[in-house]
Amino acid sequence: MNMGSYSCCIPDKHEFKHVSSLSTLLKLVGEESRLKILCILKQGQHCVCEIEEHINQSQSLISHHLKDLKEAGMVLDEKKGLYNYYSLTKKGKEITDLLFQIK
Amino acid sequence: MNMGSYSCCIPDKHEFKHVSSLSTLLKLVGEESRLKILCILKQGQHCVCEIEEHINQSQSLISHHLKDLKEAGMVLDEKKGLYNYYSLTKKGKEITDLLFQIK
DNA sequence: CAACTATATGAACCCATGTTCATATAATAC
DNA sequence: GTATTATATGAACATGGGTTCATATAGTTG
Repeated sequence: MNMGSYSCCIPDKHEFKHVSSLSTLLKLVGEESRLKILCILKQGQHCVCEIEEHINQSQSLISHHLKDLKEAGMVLDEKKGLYNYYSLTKKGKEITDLLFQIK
Repeated sequence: MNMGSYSCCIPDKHEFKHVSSLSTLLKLVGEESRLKILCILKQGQHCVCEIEEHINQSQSLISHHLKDLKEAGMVLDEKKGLYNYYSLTKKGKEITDLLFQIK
């Protein structure tokens, strides 16, 4: 196929780098269990067992997901005695605010 | 564990229904090949072989992804002779505009 | 100290889905 | 008609990652 130049209006390869990291982020937040966790943390700080009750899934699973979200800089934790309280970071808030605008 | 009522500030189960459909959408657009396609279509209408050249993947794969995006109402197609031109729908534009705000 | 609770984590399992392959369809050119 | 090009699609494959299981760690209570 040869229909002349249109590369002027198509992203260059280097712009796809942003696409790659955006894809990584969207895969993280797109998973349903993690999205539910974000939805809960949007309401404020909560410990693991509170989240566990409300999305009705195992403690282990939630800990795994929280770890992933933490490593991505979306949430942070604060240990108080036995409990570990998680909340959204600034980045986490910005992104979830954007996502939940989608209708 | 019993630390009293906090359900007032946690989403009810029915609110997770939105989470479910949002998750479906984010999984769709979060996949890197599809995200690249959306990135290209943001620039305007393009046929399959144009997209194929620019993201350097097989025709078959791109057709599959375009079908998925079409079924989700993100893109529409217009056949002209041999070529099939795809573009973003209104919904597709709104969503990609939001997504590419994420930094 | 032992018993219990909350949380973390590595390994294994299993399934969804992205990708490839082969082929079909449809439009064009000759 | 045949040949070629652009696109679509079903089936098979293969890999990633969500989930579970078992266990470890750490704090609390008595």
